[in-house]
Amino acid sequence: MLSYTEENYLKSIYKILSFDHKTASTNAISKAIQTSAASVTDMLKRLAEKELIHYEKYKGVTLTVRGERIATSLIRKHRLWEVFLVDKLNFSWDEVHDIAEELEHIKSNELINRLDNYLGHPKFDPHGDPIPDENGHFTLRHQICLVEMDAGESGVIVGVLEHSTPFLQYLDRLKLKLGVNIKVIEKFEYDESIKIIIDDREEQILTQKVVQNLLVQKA
Amino acid sequence: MLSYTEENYLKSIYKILSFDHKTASTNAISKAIQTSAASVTDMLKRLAEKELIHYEKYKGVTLTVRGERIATSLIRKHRLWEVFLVDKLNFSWDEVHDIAEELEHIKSNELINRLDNYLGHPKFDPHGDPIPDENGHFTLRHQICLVEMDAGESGVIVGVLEHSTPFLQYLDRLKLKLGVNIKVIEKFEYDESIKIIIDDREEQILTQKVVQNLLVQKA
DNA sequence: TAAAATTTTTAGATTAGTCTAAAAAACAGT
DNA sequence: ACTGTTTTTTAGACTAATCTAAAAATTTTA
Repeated sequence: MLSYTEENYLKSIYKILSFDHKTASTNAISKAIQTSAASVTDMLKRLAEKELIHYEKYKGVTLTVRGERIATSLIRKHRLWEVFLVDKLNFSWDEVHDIAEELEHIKSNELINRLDNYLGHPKFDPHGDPIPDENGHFTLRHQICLVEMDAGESGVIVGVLEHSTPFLQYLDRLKLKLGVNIKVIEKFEYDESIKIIIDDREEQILTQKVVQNLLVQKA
Repeated sequence: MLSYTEENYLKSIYKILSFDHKTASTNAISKAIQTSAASVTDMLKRLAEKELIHYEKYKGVTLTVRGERIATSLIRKHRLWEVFLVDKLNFSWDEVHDIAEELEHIKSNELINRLDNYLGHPKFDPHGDPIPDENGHFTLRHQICLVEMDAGESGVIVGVLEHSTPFLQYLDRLKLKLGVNIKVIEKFEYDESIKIIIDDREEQILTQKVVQNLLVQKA
C-alpha cells in the first residue's frame, strides 16, 4: 500500500518520462512537485527500495513495470473523475483539475471500474487527453499540433497541450472547444499568428501561443 | 486546513457525543479510532489548541461550534457519497462504507453541493441515516426501534442501528430492506424474538439481535 | 582539460502522528 | 475514608516526509 505522497512522485516521474526525457532527474522532479531536491533524493531511495523505480546515484530514474502500472492507474483515475465532474456535475473544463487530483487517490478498483462503466467507457477526458484502460493502454489518435497545419487545411480540435485555467478560459472566450471544426485560412509569418474559420461560420485570428497549444485531427 | 487524521478525530468525537454521552472520554475515542490512549491525549491537545474541542485534563472533551461544523460537514459528505455509490454506481448498501470513508475527505464545497444537487437533495443515506444540510441540520423523523413495537402494530423499516457488512447482508437474506412494510404478529418473551409479516405476504421470525437493530416508522 | 557552474547527495534537524511503559489522577467498593 | 482498579497523562522513542546548509559528483565552458 502506497502513501499519497509516494503516488504523487510516481505520477510525476511518469509525466516527465513521457514528455521527452530518457530519465527523470532529481531536479526535474523537485520542480514538478515543488519540494527540495534533498527531499526528492530521500524519496527516490525509498521508491527504489520498494522496486517502483530504477535508481542509480546521480543518474536520474526510470519506472519499473510495477511503478508504471501504478502511475497509469493514477492517470486513469484522474481522467475518469474529470469526465465525471464535467459530464455529470456540470463543472467546466478549467475547474476540475485540482478536485481530480484528490479523487485520484481513492483506493478501490471496484469503484473506478464502476465509474468507468457509468460514464460509458470514455476514451478521452474533458481536455482531450487519452484515458488508459485497466491494463494501462492508451487509445492512440492521429493528431497534430495546429502549428503544423498549412493554409487551406481543415480539421477538428481534439486536445490541448496546456491545461492552465487561464488558457482554458481564454479558449472558451474564443469559442474554441473540443469538437469544433476549424479551417486554416491564412498563416502570417510575421508574428506566427494564423487566421482560421470556426465551424464554417466565424473567422478568428489566433496568436502563436494559442496555435502552439492546440491539437487537431486533420479532416 | 485540517489533516485527514484531525478530521477523523472530530468525526469520532461527534459520534460518541451524539450517541448518549455528555463528554467523549479519551478511552472511548481511542477505542473508536483504534489508537492508543496516549496518542489520543496528544491529539486532543492539538485539537484544543486549534479551538476545535473543549478539553480539560481528565474530564473528557466536547466539540466547539467550529469543531461541530466540521464534523457534520464530514458526515454530510460521507452520506452523500454513499447515496452516489448506491444510486448511481449500483453498489449494495453493505459495500459503501469504506469507500465513503475516503471520499468524505475530499475538500471542495462546490463539489459536494453539486453532488447533492445531482442526487436530488436526498435527506437520508442508503442505511436510512439522515444527511445534514449545508448548515449541519438533520431532518428529523418519527422512528422507533422495532423492540418497542407491540403485537398487532405495523410500520415501515426506515433505518438500522448496526452498519456492519454481515448484519446488512443478513438483512438482505431476510428480504428486509428500507421501505418494506412489516407487521408484528407475535412477541416471544422466552428469547425476545418476534414474528412479523413482510409486505403482507411473508412471515418471518426475527431474533432479538435483529429486532434491536431495526428502526421503524409506525403506520 | 582545468576551472566554473550546476546538479545531486549527505548530514542534521523538524513536524505530525504514532507507540510502550510508567506515573498520576479519578473512581469504586467495602 | 482507605485501598484497589481503571482511566488518563507524561516521558521518551520511532517513522514518514519535509527542510537548510554543506559536501560531492557531474556537466559546461573557456
